Amino acid sequence: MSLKSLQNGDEVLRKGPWMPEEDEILVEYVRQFGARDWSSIRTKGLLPRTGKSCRLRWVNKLKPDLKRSGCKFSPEEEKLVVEMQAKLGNKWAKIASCLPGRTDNDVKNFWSTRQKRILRALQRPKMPSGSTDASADTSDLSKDPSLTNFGAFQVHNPCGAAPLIGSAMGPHFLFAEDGDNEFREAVATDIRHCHMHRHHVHTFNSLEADDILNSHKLLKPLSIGDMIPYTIEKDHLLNTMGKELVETKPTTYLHVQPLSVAFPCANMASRNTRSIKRRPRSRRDVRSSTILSCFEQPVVDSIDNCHMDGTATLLSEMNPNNFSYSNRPSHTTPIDSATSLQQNNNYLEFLLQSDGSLMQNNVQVFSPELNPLFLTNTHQWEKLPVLYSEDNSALYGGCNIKEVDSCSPDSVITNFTPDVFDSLEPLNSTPPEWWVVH
DNA sequence: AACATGCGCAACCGCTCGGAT
DNA sequence: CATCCGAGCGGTTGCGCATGT
Repeated sequence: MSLKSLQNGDEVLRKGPWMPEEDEILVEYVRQFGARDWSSIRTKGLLPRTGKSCRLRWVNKLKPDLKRSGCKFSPEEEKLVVEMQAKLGNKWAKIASCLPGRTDNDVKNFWSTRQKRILRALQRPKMPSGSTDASADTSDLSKDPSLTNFGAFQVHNPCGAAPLIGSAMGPHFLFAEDGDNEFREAVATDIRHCHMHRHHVHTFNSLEADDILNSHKLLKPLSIGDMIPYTIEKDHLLNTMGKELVETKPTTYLHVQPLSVAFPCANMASRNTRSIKRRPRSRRDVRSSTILSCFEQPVVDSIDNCHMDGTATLLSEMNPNNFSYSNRPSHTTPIDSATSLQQNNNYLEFLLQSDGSLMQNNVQVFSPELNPLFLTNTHQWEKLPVLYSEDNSALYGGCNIKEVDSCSPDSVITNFTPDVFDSLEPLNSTPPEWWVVH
């Protein structure tokens, strides 16, 4: 056992791993004097350790009721950590206070390990089978217990390690299934970094999603295309998002969209990309999802002026006569599909021009249907084909709704872990082109 | 079997905060 | 009010074990 020590005047302070005898002395000290005045342990000559070291040893290892070392975090604990981290940030002590038997160090180490595991999975990509590289490697993610709940995805990058989207600036997504409008999942990141005034497109983490959905369910089920007056959720948001954040954007609408994905994409013409794909787990997985975005009133107005954003393209193809706007502001009207391309462009421009913050953060939030290029019906987990052919036209218009549903664009992120974007490194200054494939 | 690499965890370090003086 | 000092927090490091080659 390595044991460091340092000379401090006449006394030698021990560092490094604790020996059982030291633990016994420390436990006896706490029994007699309580868990305080740690420095006096050294001044009394009981242990040649700093008070700081003694306190740490007690808090992290010797305190009663701690879960034994090596005791894995349960799925419930993991879920709680993920949710609280999304809300509080790295307030490990605060988070640990909600997890009996866990210390801040436990939570911190758990989170760090988890982040590294996800990052490794993203940065150690292999080419899909059917291409020139090996088959997809899901080992890292498949080890993640949370993925039994949330599924898996992977990023492929023929060019090597893949810088992805910004870490703390990652988007929040809300998803609702078409049928029951039940939110299934969120890609949760730190709400503090998703300030609407900067981003215009606002998304929410899973806890907030629940609140919003629960609130809205009181009125009616959600449908794609709904615009939910923000005031409906204001009280709920007040509770979940903090007073300051809510009060700075009083005239916001929640906009229910098909699932959007976030990706920097400077050059859509390039075919040399990485892609995100996921492993379908069941038929249920490939059902469409929806995403809630939140727009400030001016943004809503701009959308209204073009009557609809890019969402309309796909939706109007799906069922142009059955497009629900029931919760949109009364002055808005549905669009016809003939104008959808222009509206796509409007929406794209809106995204690109929304003060540039989206691109600043190397995160672009697109609806997949903004550009049919992103839609393909051929991508299966088991036999990933060439993601894009050299022939754009083969992909353009190559999907109808049925085909999309077989592996819908929505499904890409449906199974992301709640915090997956947290772990990703920001793009460097000259990112290679990449985008998300469904 | 030997070596390399990956991984998790315990402990340390530097900093901030707040109470005492 | 300023300073000191202990306690606590979050980030980082390094060790030892596990796994892969």
